[in-house]
Amino acid sequence: MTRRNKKPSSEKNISIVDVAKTSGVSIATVSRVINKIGTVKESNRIKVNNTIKDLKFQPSVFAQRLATGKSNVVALVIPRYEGVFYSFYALELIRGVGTMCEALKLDLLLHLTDAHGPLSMRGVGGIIFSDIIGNRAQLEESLARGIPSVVINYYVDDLDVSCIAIDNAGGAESAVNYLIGLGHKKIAHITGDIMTQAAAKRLEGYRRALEKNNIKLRKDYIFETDYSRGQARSAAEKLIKSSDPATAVFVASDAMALEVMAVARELGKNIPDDLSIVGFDDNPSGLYGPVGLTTVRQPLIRMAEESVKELNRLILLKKNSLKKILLPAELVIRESCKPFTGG
Amino acid sequence: MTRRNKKPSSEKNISIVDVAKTSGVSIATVSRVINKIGTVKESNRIKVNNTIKDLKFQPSVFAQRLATGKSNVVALVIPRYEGVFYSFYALELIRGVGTMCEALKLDLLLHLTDAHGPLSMRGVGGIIFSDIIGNRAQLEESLARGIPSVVINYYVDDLDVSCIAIDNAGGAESAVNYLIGLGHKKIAHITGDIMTQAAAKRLEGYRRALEKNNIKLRKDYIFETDYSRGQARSAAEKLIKSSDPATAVFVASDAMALEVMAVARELGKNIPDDLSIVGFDDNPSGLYGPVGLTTVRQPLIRMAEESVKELNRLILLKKNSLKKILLPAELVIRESCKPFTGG
DNA sequence: CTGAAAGCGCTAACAA
DNA sequence: TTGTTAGCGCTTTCAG
Repeated sequence: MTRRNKKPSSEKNISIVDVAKTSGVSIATVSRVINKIGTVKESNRIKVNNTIKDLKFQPSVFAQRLATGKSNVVALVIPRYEGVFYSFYALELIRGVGTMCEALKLDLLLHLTDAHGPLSMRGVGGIIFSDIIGNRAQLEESLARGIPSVVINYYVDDLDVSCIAIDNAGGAESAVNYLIGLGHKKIAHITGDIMTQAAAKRLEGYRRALEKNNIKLRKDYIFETDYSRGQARSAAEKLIKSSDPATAVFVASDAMALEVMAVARELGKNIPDDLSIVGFDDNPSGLYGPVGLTTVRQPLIRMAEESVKELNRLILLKKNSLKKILLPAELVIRESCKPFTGG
Repeated sequence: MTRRNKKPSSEKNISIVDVAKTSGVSIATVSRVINKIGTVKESNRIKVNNTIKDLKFQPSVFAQRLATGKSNVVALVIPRYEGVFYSFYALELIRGVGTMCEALKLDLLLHLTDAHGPLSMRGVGGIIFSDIIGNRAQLEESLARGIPSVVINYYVDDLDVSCIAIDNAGGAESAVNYLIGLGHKKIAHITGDIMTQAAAKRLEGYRRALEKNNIKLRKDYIFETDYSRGQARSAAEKLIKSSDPATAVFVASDAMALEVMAVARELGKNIPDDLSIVGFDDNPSGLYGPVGLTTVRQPLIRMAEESVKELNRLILLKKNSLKKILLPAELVIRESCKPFTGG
């Protein structure tokens, strides 16, 4: 029955009680002021706000969350895979999500996962999954637990979950169509990591464009990579040194496309005269260099921001208003392609 | 005096009480099991662990933190400035910190800040500040609040705070010394964003090396940039087109160094015959391309990981054992430099 | 080795 | 408008 020893008052953290006492009101009133609940007399509000400032009081988030049962922590789950993580895409994503979280006063928890083991989602108000690679189980668990979740950059057909992705297939198709419109028939494709939906869909779009235009798909024109510059380089070398080289190539990322350009130049080829190149991303890097890179622009930042907004909505509304959004990707024409004039 | 309505038991969250009941022990015992406190009878431990699994019980972090007063949340503060954020460095940092946090079971809170307004540090157990640019006030506040903090990539002389940084000046100096050793006298420097300590120190190292070797500093050989490829490009153009061009250049980042290489090639120059180049970072991108980039390797991942460990130590020990660490940066010689043989 | 119970700091009924 | 008070779910004495 004995009381726990009270801490020496010297290092006691100031709590709502202290604020209440020195303001001469009840803790309830202080709480109301903190939560900006209107029903507080002006004079009291001011008084409380002042002592809050004086005492440098900051309410304990943990107590708040315990009491309300609400958490405003948003987790962002990103696969740790090198090819995926070290990309323009990942940075844009982090930046977009991070910025929107700051704006909405949400705390951003970052989870770099290798998809092994269950994700710790204790105390998390909502989760943004980016790029479901092998961690579908984690997604399903989060759903089963009833944690508001949204998937980004991966269109989920078969699960009741909000997702927001880019129309990768459509973007790829328009890129290849553009090349075809320019008269190219020998069009190669350097893919990204086919484990990612984005890369798979871009390949699909490439295929579709060829098919619709009755151009036969050539297996030797498709080069699979993991999005890395190294693999882009070897693909480019094969492509260019081929005995029957393609006259145009659609590359699954700008970073790789730039590498292809570099290789071409090293091998004495001229861009776009000898080889037309289209990338994907609209990475600002593509603007530099002597030849602006024609590419497919994907609204990454917008996607990231929308995902936070959507998640926030899910958290607040607590209802099952799932949305599946596909954002369009748009061809940006610069100087890296030329009409095919050859025989 | 009336009781608050209890939630309908249907959607009640399982708590430690439920586990205690179905296990037939007290909540104290359950708590002991959760916290791996040895004094629990084996049979009870097993029983509890089983019901935890059965019920899929996960203790509420908020309740835990409220009760213990401890938080295992670590915040990483990164400036939102474009040049800094979109860099090899930032990604490595996030990855290193993120990985170590996962390993130490710390929650990583990401703060992308523009240094305006006070940082929300409510409920945070410790803070890692990366690159103090304009947000010194935030650092000082965190220190004043007694929140364990460590600064990364910025050596703080004048504050009682742990920091861990790279010996940028030393790295730069050895890079330039190498160039001098190769016989170069006309050595240019393309700086990074001089607002960052790293860039300033690299410039300092460049200066020091020249001085020590009695080479006069030429202002027209120093090109200031914001780390962007765009500015690297224009610097490179000026550099190469100069009427009295340098024969070697030390560039403050690999990304920019690669851009310089590209420009040189476009302008018909040969690397390393016409221009020797040293970068900084040891960015894997430097390995591709026909000429491997000689560069200064900085142990970014290690720095990031160490910072988390140090912070964790500060949090646990709660004592003022601050450390200031300067990690060495090491020259990595590849093919982008050549002895100067000219007149 | 175990259980009872006092907090941790806050929110939200409810009563006034 | 305001104050009182019962929890939120857990940790941690203290007394068995």
